[in-house]
Amino acid sequence: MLDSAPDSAVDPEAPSLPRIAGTVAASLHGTLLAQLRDYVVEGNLAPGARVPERLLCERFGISRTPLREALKVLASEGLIDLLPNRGARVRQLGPEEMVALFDVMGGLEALAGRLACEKITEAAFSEIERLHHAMYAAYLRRDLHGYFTGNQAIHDRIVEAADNEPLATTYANFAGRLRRVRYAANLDEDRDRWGEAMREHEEILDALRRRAGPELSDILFRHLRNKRRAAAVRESAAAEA
Amino acid sequence: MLDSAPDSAVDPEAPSLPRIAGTVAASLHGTLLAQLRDYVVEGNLAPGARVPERLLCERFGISRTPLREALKVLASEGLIDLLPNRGARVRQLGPEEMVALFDVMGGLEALAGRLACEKITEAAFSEIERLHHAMYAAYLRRDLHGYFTGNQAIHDRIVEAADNEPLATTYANFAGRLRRVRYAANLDEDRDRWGEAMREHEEILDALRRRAGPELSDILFRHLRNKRRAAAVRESAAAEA
DNA sequence: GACCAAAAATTTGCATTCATTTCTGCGTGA
DNA sequence: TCACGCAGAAATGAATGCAAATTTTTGGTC
Repeated sequence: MLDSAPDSAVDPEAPSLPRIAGTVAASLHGTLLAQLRDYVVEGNLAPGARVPERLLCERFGISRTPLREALKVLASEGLIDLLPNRGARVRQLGPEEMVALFDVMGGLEALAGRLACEKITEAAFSEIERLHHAMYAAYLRRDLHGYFTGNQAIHDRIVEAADNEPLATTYANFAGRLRRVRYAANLDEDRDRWGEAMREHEEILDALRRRAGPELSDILFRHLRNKRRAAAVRESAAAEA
Repeated sequence: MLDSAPDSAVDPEAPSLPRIAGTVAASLHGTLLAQLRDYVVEGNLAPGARVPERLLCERFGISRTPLREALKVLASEGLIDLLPNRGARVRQLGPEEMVALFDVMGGLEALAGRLACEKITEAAFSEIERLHHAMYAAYLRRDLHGYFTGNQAIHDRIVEAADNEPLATTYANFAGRLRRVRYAANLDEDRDRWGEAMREHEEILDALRRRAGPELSDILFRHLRNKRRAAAVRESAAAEA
């Protein structure tokens, strides 16, 4: 092990820093990281494919050093795998991994719902209520895109209302990992699930209105579980095709 | 934005890889990362202090390139802050950040409890039961260290029983961030809290025995909330000292 | 024609080097 | 005495160079 003596060589000053937002302040490196992350999340690279350093360097107009730094971060975020001496590969989600990630998403949403009940303002609730009604209207007219957009917005607002920065960051991370599996499509072919989801959203709004944290927490987790079930069905169906 | 055409230049092969464990396979870089993380988590650097690249390079016997890569990852994990052109600093937790992190820990434990109820084996439950009784014995004899060790072990076993890799990783991450604040001491000066915590653990074991997922989930979240309250009291008391 | 071995070419990992920015120390002037 | 400003020094951010490993290509054999 390393010697465990505290490093008194470093200055123990800096009592209160400017507290730059987030983990990495708005910098050049941060920009590249965001770009590369989007590049991967948006599916520009095939799952399981090699991530070619040289090509990406040319594409982003930088040298290998900052790119490799960004790759290490993306690996720690779970977006890519790093194989020793064999480069990076886009992480491929097997069924088990997808199930696990969905469950974590459910847990995070459950937490967000509970915290939101404690902290949400009346104005923020009204906004969610408005989104809910708009989503319901989309549901009635079988407007899948409108429904999905509203659904996404509602969940995001709940996380936002939780007012917890680490939670929001972690939530975004897992959402990004699952972005690649388009789990929100084909509801129009699954009327039962769509109606069920809509009913669950009624419960969500109701619990949020009553600021019933634990209850909302439970509803949200089950909501994600059901969403996962629907996605899993589609997934296996797609695999057979 | 970048051109959005999928990169068909990369090979779309690699249907199923050997699935190296975790985000980063056991490599030299992974080793350094773990070492550096421990170095920070164990408090060898004062909170808010600069992280001196040069010194750490000498200490670990490497050049700046791999060290800087590791620093970027640590920043993404929330252990340090990266200030553009001004180096890395050990992240300092203010009261609000600590509260936020505790809540996320609570949410993760709540999730772990729920999943554990679904998946735990009888053997794993028996082990937790054993740990619980050992912890209770420690409580009776006012053995703080024994109590704390057992407590930690129980929570870890629950996360383990949840059998969810991303959850375990995220849990470890947040636990590491909070490691620096020693929130588990001084229970002997707070008999009420200690007894309360012990009662909560009785509930936890009971719910787990009945495989009552949602119930256990709720108990665990409240358990963490109460732990946070106790820690917060100590924190402010220490701040006044 | 398929299979295997060896060498060339590419790629990765890390060290080193260079440009730019920030920090430090000291002097000047109000 | 204090504020301001200006070199010099140190540190950061990024590019390049080099050794080791891997992948691909080539040549040979069965």
